[in-house]
Amino acid sequence: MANLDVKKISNFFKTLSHPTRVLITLELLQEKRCVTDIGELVNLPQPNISQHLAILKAGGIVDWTQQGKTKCYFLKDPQLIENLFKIFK
Amino acid sequence: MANLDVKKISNFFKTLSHPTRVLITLELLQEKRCVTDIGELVNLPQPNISQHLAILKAGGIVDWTQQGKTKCYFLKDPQLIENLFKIFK
DNA sequence: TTAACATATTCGAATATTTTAATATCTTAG
DNA sequence: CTAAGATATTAAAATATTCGAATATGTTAA
Repeated sequence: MANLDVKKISNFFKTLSHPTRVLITLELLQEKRCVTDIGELVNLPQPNISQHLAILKAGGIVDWTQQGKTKCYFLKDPQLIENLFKIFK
Repeated sequence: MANLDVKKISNFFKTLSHPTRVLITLELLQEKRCVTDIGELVNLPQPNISQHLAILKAGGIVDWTQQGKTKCYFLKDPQLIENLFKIFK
């Protein structure tokens, strides 16, 4: 454990330090979703959701693909996220 | 995963969203340590370390015992922390 | 090309976190 | 009890985050 990158890890945690972002991440564990769908699940104004998605993207937790006129977000490493949240069960 | 407490989890992550607190947490994974020792390992002013320790305590990650005139901090759930950081290896 | 739908960006105000400096409290040896 | 070592608290300044409002950009169907 001594050789872990402390800054990288704390940034990872910071990315997930907001309830909305945890909620979105948990949703994406179920399946890939577009912004509108995420908006309905999370029930917040669209720009706010885009802001949180941008933070999750910058934190390396999600990525997206364009599908028609919608953007679909997905977890970059679902296994890691799965393992992460398993800890809290 | 659907029934996880999103607020509790995001608070947990927020507690670990600072490099100093991650570093302290990793140190405590090795062994229980008093504030002065932590100060030497982390190399920051003592009041700052006490502040971070207070945040870790409030976040439920550490606790302490009084040992003579020193306070010794330890992880409340070392197994959980161990599992958590194992994810990043 | 334009309209309409989908998503992103920008900015400012409000709020929260971090850091530093100063000081306070706690604990025990003497 | 007092002094000294160990740790905590407080306040203030600096910085970062969050949210809402307004607006901009991207995409496709027609």
